[in-house]
Amino acid sequence: MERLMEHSKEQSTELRKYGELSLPAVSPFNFKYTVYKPSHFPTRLEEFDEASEIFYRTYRLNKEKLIGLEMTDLQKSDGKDGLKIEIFSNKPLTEGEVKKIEAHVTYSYGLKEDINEFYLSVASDESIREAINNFWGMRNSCFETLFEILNISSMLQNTTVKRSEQMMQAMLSNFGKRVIYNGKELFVFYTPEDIFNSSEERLRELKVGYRAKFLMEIARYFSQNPDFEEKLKIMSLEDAKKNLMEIKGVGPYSARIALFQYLRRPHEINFDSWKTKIFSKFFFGNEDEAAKKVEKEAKKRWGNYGGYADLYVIEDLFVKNPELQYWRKKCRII
DNA sequence: AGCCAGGACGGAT
DNA sequence: ATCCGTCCTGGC
Repeated sequence: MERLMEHSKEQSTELRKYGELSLPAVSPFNFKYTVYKPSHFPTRLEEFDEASEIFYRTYRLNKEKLIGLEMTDLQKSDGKDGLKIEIFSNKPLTEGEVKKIEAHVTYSYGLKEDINEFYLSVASDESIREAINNFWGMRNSCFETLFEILNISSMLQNTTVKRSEQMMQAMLSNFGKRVIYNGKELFVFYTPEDIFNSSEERLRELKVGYRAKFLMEIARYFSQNPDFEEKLKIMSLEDAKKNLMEIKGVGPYSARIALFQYLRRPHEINFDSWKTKIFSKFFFGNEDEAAKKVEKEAKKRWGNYGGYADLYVIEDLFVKNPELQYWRKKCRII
């Protein structure tokens, strides 16, 4: 406990502005709901300011360089679909590093993806027409790296969202880097080495439970296979899933989060316990249908775009029913 | 106080 | 292929 307090008082690193980017997106593009997902549990990695519609997000460029981004809608400044980005950093950036940030943002937010393919493929389904209208142009988004999203999935396993939030906060304040830019104080994600050079016992002190072992395994794996991320991106779906599940602590649930969120495979639906309830109600009018039946219905309706349909329905529900956030905090799993 | 839910694993079937 | 006990924590 004392150690935890000690760390929380560690000084923030101040980031300074080192550049700007204007990144166009394929139309239609919804800035707000691409960068900000109402259904995601909040972390100190990012912050969306509703009033100004400014999105703040940190990024771990490498072991030394800590990045803070400030994103706004390119429509506001240039009248075009896309993102305007101000880049803050703790150290000067090379041209190549700026390119790397650009590539990361472009990939993470699917700026070059054509969302119309999804709209066309589910055009005959009335049940999600309204969600599509409300979130017109929204992309799937995963700003996390593969290592980071597998850490988050591990913390979502076998517990309530409230506990996942606590675990994430404990991990970030102990292993992450605290930064401040434009008056925003956020954390930058820890690296595999930060965890690998620590110990399972130390992780257990942070109340991540039996996951301590898995988090160590994941950190070890990424520390020893730094090119895993790039290799995975070019694999077939089956190979990617198989390779992901070879990491101890990564099972079908975490693998599917990685496949849909990180690898952006649009058909990968991912129903955990609370989503199964929601979609049971959505399809059949009651919460209690069997998980297999619910998943089968989703596949039948949405085929290759199950993951995207899931995303639109869920975000629409969370905006219409903010109390869902509270219900889910009590409910088991994400 | 004791039991239960929630993924993943490993071993048994 | 499917089933079961175990891991850990907080909520009931």
